[in-house]
Amino acid sequence: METGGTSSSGEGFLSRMALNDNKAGMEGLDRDKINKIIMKSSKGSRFYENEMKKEQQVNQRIERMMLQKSHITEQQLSKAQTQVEKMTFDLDRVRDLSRVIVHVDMDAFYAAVETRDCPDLKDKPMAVGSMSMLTTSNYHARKFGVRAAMPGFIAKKLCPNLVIVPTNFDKYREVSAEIREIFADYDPHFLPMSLDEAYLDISEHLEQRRGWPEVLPCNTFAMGLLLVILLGIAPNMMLAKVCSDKNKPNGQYRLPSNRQAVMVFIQDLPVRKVSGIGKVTEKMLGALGITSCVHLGQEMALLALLFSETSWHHFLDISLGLGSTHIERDGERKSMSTERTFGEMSALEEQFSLCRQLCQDLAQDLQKEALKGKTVTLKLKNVNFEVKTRAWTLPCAVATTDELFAVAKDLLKTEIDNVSPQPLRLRLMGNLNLPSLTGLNGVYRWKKILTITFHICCIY
DNA sequence: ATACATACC
DNA sequence: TACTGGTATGTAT
Repeated sequence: METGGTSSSGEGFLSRMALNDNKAGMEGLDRDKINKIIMKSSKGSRFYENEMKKEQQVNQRIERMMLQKSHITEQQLSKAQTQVEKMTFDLDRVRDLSRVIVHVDMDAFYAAVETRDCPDLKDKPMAVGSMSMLTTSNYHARKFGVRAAMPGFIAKKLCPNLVIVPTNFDKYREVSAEIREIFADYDPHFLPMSLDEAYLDISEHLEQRRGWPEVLPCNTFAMGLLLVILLGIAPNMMLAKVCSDKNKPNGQYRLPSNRQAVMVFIQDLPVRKVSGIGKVTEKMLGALGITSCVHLGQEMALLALLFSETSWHHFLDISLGLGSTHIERDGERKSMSTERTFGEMSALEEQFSLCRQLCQDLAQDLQKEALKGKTVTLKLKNVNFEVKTRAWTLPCAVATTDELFAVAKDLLKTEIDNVSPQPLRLRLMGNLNLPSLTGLNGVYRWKKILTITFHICCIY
């Protein structure tokens, strides 16, 4: 069932372009056939060329790492080993198995909501998004290799009958608010990660019902049409997240709160399944022969010598099945940004006017939360998909359109001057402001629109 | 602090 | 024809 990612061997195509079948609903697909279509649609494009460049950079990074590895002595390794063992011992000693953390994930959320509103879609391959980009796909579509973060025009080649529905964020927000009310019944301090995902700590909830059969929201929420909720239940957030993905497309999975069960669960878990390990880290670890979490534990001394402290500590936690045991809503936000993609833009007036518009949009967003920021970052992406960021930090925090534009236009001007007399051939501009100062969290107030009923069932 | 990369949804 | 947008954080300088 596991592929451990997309780079099973040295095929002649880019691992970063190939189908990412890491997510559920993509098992047993004809990956070769799908990848051929993806490659055919992409090859030669500017996007593809840029991806190729990025992949070369990753390869170089791996080469540097392997060179570094070749210089490691037995002595260094055994010293690191001692350090790792001590740390492992300490971590294990304070392991907290007392909490019951739930990761909730609404399966193919946007697609499910759209299907509720248009039941005809139920039996058709469909995706939400546009010809440029898809955000979700239903299970029929996944069978063709169609998935989130894939451009619609490629998805159409994989599945000519694919129905693409435009996104309706307001609608998803409404449904999300409904679901969140239920989450709050189980944990008033639940942590929303996005419209369709959240972490809950149900330890208290269970404690209050001691002696009762253990109950949790089951996987089926009836809302005009079925909305499937996936639950992962485990002693910490990292494991809960992995668990919620375990029984897709319909189910819940509970990992018991004992060390033995956790360690068995971790053994064969591909590193890519862990949140925070993406395709680059997967590839780097793969170069060291590490594909599953056991390997991670076995090679920890080596990892301690090759990676930064934060990285290998993270790896160590993963290899021991450790994760955060108390969920906390994020404090104040750390940044706010806005960016836009468009057809090639080379005219100066247009570029400056867009820059001003972005500053205005950002100023508006900042105002909504009564925030100001000190660092203004200009982000540019040219028609070859190359990204540049240029930042300037001010002595005082700013928030208005004019204040932002005063900085952003200089940053933009500098970049234009740098390439002149050639024009900047842009496809994206963005404007990022890193706030400090005043933070006010908005209060959610949503009307109840749907009736939600849900099953109660035992989780054992 | 700045630039760029990675990751998540 | 067509490959997102918002936020956080890691890596490197």
